[in-house]
Amino acid sequence: MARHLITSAIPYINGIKHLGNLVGSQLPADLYARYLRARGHEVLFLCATDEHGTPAELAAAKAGKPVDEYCAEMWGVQKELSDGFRLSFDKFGRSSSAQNRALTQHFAGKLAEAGLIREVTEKQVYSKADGRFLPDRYIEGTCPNCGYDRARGDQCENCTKQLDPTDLIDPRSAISGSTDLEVRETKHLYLRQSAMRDKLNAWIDEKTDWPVLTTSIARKWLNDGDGLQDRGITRDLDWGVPVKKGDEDWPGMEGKVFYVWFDAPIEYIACAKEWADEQGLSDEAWERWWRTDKGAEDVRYTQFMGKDNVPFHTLSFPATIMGSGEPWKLVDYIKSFNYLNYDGGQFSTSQGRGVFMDQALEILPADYWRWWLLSHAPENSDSEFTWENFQASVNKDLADVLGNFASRVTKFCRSKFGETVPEGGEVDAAIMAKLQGFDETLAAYATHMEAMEVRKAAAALRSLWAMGNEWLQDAAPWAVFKEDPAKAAAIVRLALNLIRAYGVISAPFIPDASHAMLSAMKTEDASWPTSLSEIATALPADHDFTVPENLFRKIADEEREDWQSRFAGVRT
RNA sequence: GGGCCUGUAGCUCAAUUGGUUAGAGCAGAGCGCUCAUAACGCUUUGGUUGGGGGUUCGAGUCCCUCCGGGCCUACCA
Repeated sequence: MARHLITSAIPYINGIKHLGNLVGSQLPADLYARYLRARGHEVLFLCATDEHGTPAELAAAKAGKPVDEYCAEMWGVQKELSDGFRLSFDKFGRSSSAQNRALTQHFAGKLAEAGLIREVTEKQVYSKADGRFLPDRYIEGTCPNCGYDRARGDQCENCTKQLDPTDLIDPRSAISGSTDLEVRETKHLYLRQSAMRDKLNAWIDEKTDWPVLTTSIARKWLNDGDGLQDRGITRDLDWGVPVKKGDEDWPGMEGKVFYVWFDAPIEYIACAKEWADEQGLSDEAWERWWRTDKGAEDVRYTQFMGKDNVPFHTLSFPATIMGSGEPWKLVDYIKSFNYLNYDGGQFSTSQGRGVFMDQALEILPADYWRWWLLSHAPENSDSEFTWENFQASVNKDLADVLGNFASRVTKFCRSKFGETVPEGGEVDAAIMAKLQGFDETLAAYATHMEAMEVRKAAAALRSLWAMGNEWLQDAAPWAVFKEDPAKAAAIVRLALNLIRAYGVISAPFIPDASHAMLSAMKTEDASWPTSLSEIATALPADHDFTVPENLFRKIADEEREDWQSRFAGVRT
């Protein structure tokens, strides 16, 4: 029994996430959370929407809604979809919550007290027509280097030259197209990350067991060029956490908000408070997860995220926590993922390319997607979704191997013994031969799950399912029955117990089908098995069961072709 | 430009960190079974590990080089 705090990178509010986003953070985090709970650990699994920033404002404007209203609606949509995918968050919060506002301001105050905030007056491009300062990316113009006429203020996409917005020829607002731009002075707060470079470096050096992807990105930022740079943590926007020093006003920073990347990770903490508040619990309830002086010393904290999020989680957020001088829990392990590509290109939210969470659930239930995505998680390199591969994996693994096992066993039993676990006989060593490696694979499965080796865990689980078929084929109760019904009964008894065991161990991957298996076996016993001998006796003779509906249906070629063409273009 | 990752069977991926004959699943071929969702099982074909060079008793693994793919490069989040 241990205590595990798990967070998934928080999805941005401006639209529905695609399957690449899902498999890069929320889904593997859910897999891990479900597994640890099933093994009896105490788990707090948190996620939220990341709501602040320019893109949210623009998306709201496009939808013709006030930004707070837009975010509230989109939170509802994302919450519904995460429920649809069976993501088992203990709390799905919002970075715009009152809790996060207070905590973000608190951290800023502490950092200021520690001398880790400096004020910088800088020049930024202001668009009079848009009535806002424009982030570099939202300024377009002609590249001075190559002449490309849609270069952005941070970089020319055509010749990849890094630019300053003032380098652009004929600059215009990418939002409105207005050329009525001017450079204005504005004051911002910078987090002095450079002052914490040594501390962060030493901390990263300790993390020898982290994925290479995680540490190499962190090291790159720490050591590249002049080393870790200070980062601006405020913006000239309306939508965000107002800049304050704790409870107090921050002279000179009126009307400004914190940068999303400052308040978003703090939401991991605030979300725990949202969780406690919602249930009427005291602060102690969430502080025991987050404050090492209040019980979080023995918590193991694991974060899940796509590789694009790594710098903020390995450097900026730890800098915030360390710099506060307060005993907040630092992350113990960061599991990062590469990208999932879609049929030869990238999934893209902005371009509407690929399959999005809502569309996926319209087509097929969550388990189908969960199984494919997790068993193909982009752990070592980018991986690719194709409809053919999806169809083949789902049909073979879920319908043929697992679903059909449950079907053939329960239906055979019903026809020969009725819908009751049959009694009599004994399964001898010869009959057990085909289950030789079962315990070993079961242990390997657990080891992979604990190590968050997602694809290896999926392969081990599939292998356990396959062993059921191999064994059953060898034991052949349909043949044995003719000569020795008692022996056939014993075989079927073990087979039915295997279904229950599959229901338990498969639950982190395919929770709905697992639930269906357990309820068909009419058992509440979800205790995690560690050996075949435990499995064999869970359901005793005379225990009733029902033949379940087919656990999975197969994807027909015509359907696949239909989806293939339907999702070939971009989402409108 | 710089940095990091990556290239293994038709496809998706392994390979105990330098150790025997590079392994699985899918797809393909053959056989078997008839409980089951035309499902299951057994056997089997298939690789100059992107190309070239080097180190080593030994290289998929380390070094160099070339070719291809991807990501990051700090104001998208």
